[in-house]
Amino acid sequence: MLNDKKIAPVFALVDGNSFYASCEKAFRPDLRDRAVVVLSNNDGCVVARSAEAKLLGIPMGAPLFQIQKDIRQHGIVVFSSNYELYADMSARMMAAIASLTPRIEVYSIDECFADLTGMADRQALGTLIRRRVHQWARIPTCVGIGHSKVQAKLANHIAKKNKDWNGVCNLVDMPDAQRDALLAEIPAGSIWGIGRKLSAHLQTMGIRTALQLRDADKGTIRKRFGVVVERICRELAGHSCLALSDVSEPNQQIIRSRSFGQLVTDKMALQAAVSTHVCSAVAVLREQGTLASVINVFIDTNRFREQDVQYHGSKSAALAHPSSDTLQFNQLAMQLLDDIYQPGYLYKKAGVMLAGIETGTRLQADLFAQHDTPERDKLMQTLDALNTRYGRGTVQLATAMQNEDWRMCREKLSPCYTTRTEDLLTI
DNA sequence: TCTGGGGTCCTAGGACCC
DNA sequence: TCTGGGGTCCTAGGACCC
Repeated sequence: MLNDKKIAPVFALVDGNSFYASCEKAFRPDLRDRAVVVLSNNDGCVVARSAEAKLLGIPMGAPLFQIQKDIRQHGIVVFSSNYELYADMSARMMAAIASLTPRIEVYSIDECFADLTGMADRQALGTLIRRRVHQWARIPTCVGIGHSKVQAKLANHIAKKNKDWNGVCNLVDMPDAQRDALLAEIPAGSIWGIGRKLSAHLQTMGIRTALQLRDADKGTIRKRFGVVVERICRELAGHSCLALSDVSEPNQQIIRSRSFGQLVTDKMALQAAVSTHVCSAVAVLREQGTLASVINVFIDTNRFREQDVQYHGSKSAALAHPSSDTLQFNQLAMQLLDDIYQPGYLYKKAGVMLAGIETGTRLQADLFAQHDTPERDKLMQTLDALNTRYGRGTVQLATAMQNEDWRMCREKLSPCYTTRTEDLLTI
């Protein structure tokens, strides 16, 4: 039953503009008006572009080698991705937003939903959030405000597209006619949750804009697209279906994988890569207080090299008992790698996936669990403590260190200004 | 020469159970 | 000849997100 007394929920979506590029600019005032791009791991593709770089027409996802000419011609400044820096900047940004709102849900590294339900003067609050994030983290943001998450996302999109909004678009305190006019301008494919496939499908039904989707017949939408799209329709109309969740649930799967800096044939290099990924994935298990029972190991050739014979090896196995012990998982992973490794291929990527994840820090007492002894637990705790205190990778497995051929190349890496004393900015 | 990484949710279909 | 009706769990695959 709809309760008239109940206050309608209000969400804000705060999103960092060109987040990675803005993080790089934050410590380089000399780059303020320069075009900056940030590359994916291995300096492969463009994953972030400053406003200036967007204006130059650098597309998202472009491989570096395809835009070398533009880089030289326009003097675009290029950075390798520095996730250590971005993660820390993200934490600062979220802290600033949390200091002004009762509850936030961190949705990704560069955006969060905030609960504005019942708060007065939302427009001014949006402006205040932008100002504080800039003050604390030097990150420019846009704020979208709506009665649902989808509306807040959409408002954010509008604020980003048009400077006239001064970074804050508030769909809640706005005349219906104005809101409808805005929705009529937005292509359905720009709505959160409507991707390429769905937007093509919607188009065949004559639904091209956010307004048309909002007003589409719910029954028809439900029948043809399922509950997901029906929910988006309702959210567009301002009926909140997706709640704010400010407690983070543990992951259901943990994946660690990397492309190699060069092609690899040597099994030792694959072992080193897989071992490194096992360490990092299992450390996440312990960090979030969970155990896993299943591990998958996979290795891939380079699918872009059509002249090479392609191979994808993948195999899973389960431990007898759920665990968060690095050594156990590593042993099993090495066996799986033995099974899938085929000599003669040119490998480009390796990874591991943990699944069957459940809550519980310590194992239940089990007569047959030989490995998860209190001593082994202590060892893992010590490992985590050392790596936290002295930096990731301070203590590694020997299998992870036997070969370096697979390491990423990150030629344009910036300093970790905020997390390493040796990288502190000097003026 | 050179092309990222890590997630979530939903659905359909099969196995199995009572 | 005639052969129910639910339910759960698991998995693979699709679609989407940043």
